[in-house]
Amino acid sequence: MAEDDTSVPSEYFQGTRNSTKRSRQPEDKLEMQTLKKRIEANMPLSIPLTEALRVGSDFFSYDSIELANRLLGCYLVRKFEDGTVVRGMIVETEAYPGTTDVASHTYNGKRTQRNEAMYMSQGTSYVYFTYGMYYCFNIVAKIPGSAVLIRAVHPTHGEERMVINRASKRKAALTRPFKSHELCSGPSKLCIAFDIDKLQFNEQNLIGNNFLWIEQGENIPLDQIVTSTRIGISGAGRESASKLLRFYVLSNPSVSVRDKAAELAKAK
DNA sequence: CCTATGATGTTCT
DNA sequence: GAACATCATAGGA
Repeated sequence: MAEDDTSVPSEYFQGTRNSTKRSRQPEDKLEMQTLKKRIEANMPLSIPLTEALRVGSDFFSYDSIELANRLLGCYLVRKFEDGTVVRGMIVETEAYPGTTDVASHTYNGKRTQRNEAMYMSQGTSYVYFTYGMYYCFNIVAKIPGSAVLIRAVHPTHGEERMVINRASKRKAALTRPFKSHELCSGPSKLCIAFDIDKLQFNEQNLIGNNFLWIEQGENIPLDQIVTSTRIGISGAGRESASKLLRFYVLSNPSVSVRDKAAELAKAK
């Protein structure tokens, strides 16, 4: 076992984002940099280290809006059956507060076979099928019926595998190869790259999951988070569509849809 | 970079 | 039968 591994207490990173403030302590940051280097250097992460980085149940114990913000900068990690690991930083999310929101699948407390996951415990994965061929991946928040849609991830590890997964569904992949920022720049694109589907992951809790989980990540400063309207919900009506419930990391190339006006207003 | 259009089939009413 | 928390492609700037 490497010396680094034993020097990192497994509980050290648990709940660092769960304090009332978003900012980390300086010594916390230092350890994170060490871990980040290991990840970037493509070094195999030992099991204890991976466990140390994983978020626990408390991480998801917030309403969908706060959770959507807190997830930015965190890592989505997927381990395949063959042991390959892919990892990416979450850079775009949407909040679906639930029963009071027309755009939410649980509006008015609606309960169907499809949306059952949204009433399960915080940290549960809600994967649904849409437009005849795509999946969307959500994480259930604290309040029953609320969830966060993961809209974009920026690849940091295992890009080769992501390309293979994405190419299986794109005919022109050979003539027009993927750029890094095209691999996971949309809710269904990331599901294809990470091989997240309903059969494997709907209603599965991400806490303690061996194949899909969230790890602590970068602390995104508030002035780097753009707040905008959600995508693809015009059918829900103006009132719901105008709500500012989409959040993304300013200037990240993997963001699916940029809101120039919101970015300009923020720059002032 | 941008906009327009067709694909596709589960899920719900 | 209608709706759909989308994407790949073609073509223009």
